[in-house]
Amino acid sequence: VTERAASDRQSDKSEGRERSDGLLTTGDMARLTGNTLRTVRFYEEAGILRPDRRSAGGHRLFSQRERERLQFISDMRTAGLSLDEIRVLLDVKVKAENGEQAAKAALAALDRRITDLEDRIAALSRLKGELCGAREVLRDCKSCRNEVCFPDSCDDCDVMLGRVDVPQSVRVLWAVDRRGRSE
Amino acid sequence: VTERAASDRQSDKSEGRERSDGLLTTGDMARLTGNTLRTVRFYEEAGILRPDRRSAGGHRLFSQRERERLQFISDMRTAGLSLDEIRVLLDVKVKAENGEQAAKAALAALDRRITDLEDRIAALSRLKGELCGAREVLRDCKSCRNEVCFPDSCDDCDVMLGRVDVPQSVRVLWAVDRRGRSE
DNA sequence: AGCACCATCACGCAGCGTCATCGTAA
DNA sequence: ATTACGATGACGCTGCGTGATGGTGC
Repeated sequence: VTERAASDRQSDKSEGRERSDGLLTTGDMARLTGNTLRTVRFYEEAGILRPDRRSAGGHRLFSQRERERLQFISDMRTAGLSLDEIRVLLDVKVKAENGEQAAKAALAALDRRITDLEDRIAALSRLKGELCGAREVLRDCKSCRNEVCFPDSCDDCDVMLGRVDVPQSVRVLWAVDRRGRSE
Repeated sequence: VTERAASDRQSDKSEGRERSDGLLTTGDMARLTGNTLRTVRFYEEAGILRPDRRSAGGHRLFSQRERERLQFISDMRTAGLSLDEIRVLLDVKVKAENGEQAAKAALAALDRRITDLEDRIAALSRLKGELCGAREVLRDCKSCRNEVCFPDSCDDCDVMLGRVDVPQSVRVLWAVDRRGRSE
């Protein structure tokens, strides 16, 4: 009976011995790229990863090249691409007739991804700004001594009223709670 | 019979007339925050949004405050938070005993979110760097005239060999395709 | 009475997480 | 023979998309 079932998680527990033939097991792939076994297998099923061969007992064996491919996939995932979009990128060279075509297509795809990234970075930066603003305001709240008015009268507190620009996030976080009645 | 079923998408088609009582319909909420009807309803079902009341016919009616709340939720979603994490943020003030506690808890939560955002921004920036590097290399490939060696010998091309640091992404995108044999 | 709007099921999908059970590797 | 590791289902989850069908608002 399996008591606690290992849970497939792959932490970076230093160096496990290397194979003589230079091939990588599913676990190696997972560890080296920060994924789980499940993810590696899922990517194979999805058709964007493929083991070089299988061992006699059916264990997957990957080439180093496939490891780089997995790393690329992971990077693109964290960049927010779907597996479909990644597939397109990976197929650019295969589907192109000649070198110029391939390079053109790849450049176009890359450009789209880059401006896309820029947009997302900008969005996140704006958000960070908002949250930092919120932090500023709440710092003053921490030293607020008007204990009497706490939950319900914060809106009328001098800490808020003194501000010219109370960020939306503070307005929401610090809103008076009129919910939960009438139930 | 419904021919093309409107598909729930809510585009910003300028100003729809405002209600006399200042309340907002589900559609208003969606339009004003860039979400879909489905999303608004889903958020209510998830318990993080709540209509002020319902109309006689069962239509949801939201307050302006609830609109700000939805905006906050959307922002946090684009920041990458799960609905659960957002719920925690929104409950900080409600669950706190007094003002100092609430402010402390909110500040801690905000700090976590901010460093989190910084990490993600950094990760995306690194990725952008990689992709820009890849673009550089492929720009040279576009003007490569060694048509003869195209798909299989790019690795040995002078464009690649001349580089000191070929980005990983290029290595992957431009890898020779040894897959698709032996099937 | 008409037309845009809204509500409520209900099913589907990506991208995995999470057991459970059993076979392999060395 | 032990111990860690891998394979293969199968079901679950989040955060919605996408109809279908029928009621509402004005």
